Amino acid sequence: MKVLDIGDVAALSGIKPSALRYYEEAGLISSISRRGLRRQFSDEVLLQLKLIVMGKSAGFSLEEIAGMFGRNGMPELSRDVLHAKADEIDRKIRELIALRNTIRHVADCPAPSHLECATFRRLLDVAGKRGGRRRKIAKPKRGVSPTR
Amino acid sequence: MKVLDIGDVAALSGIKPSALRYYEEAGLISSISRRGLRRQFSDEVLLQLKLIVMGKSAGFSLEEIAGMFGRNGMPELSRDVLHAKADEIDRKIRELIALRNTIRHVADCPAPSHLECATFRRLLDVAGKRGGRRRKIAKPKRGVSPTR
DNA sequence: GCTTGACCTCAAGTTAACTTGAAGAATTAG
DNA sequence: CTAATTCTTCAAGTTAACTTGAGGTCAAGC
Repeated sequence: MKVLDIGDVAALSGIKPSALRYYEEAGLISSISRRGLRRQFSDEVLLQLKLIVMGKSAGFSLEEIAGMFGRNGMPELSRDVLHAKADEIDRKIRELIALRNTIRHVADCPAPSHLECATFRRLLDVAGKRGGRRRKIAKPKRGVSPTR
Repeated sequence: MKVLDIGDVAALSGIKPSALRYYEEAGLISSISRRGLRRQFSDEVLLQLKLIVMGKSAGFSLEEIAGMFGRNGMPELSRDVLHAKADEIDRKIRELIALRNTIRHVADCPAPSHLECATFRRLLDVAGKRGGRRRKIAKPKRGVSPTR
């Protein structure tokens, strides 16, 4: 378990020191100690940062990300909450797939007005199951109804 | 092709009038005309808004979204650019899958420190193909050598 | 021992994406 | 016709996620 200065972490992760301090302040990562004033990070932080970067790119806020993985690496959250988060990500994945399909369709379909193209509309509908109706008797997810 | 007041669009899309005006200002949507001062929207805008919402939830900025679909519905972009966008989304999907798998793993793995768990590390590596490099013989080029 | 450079804190500035509020215009309801 | 709604513009405010800058600390190299 190597010990890293903030500059090392920045170099290895591609994230600026100012952002790293901000993440620490926000409770997403933590330095293991100080040498003088300087934060000392464990190299484990690099894995955590990878997760953070992924989450951000996926459109999650820092607060949401902090909710998935606690400050010290992994969560104090219950199995249920984590699986709910995973379900939320699954929903996002389905949306992204629809978006990608739509874009590919638009790229290749020669029709003049896509908004009237049947294929196009169907593509959009795929992701349109926002209301939670899952057209199967899904396992009754009790309790946590995340996001709104 | 129905004509809608901004309030109707807001009610049907769940997006506030202020945000709709902002989107118009940003070139993401456009009203078809005015009646007096009031914007008149075609109901096609609802489809466009669906795409916008999807894109946002996927972590794209309004500018990026505007780059995918032009103001009037669909793009003035070339096939190539659109497929490049689709590829970008594919990358995001792969990241999200890795993130979801990681979270599910964390939820179920009883190990004390996930950061040292082999399964965990492997999960993270799956999404590690950032550079657009297509899985050739991984040359150990300088730069971000993740995990140590 | 002194300077250098990487770090520190704290306050203020920045950008995106909106929202809110004031003040006014036009449509609709009675 | 009057009043109430629903819209309009424009300016300013808000939040998240950082960055920047000023002024200070501290261990290391010369």
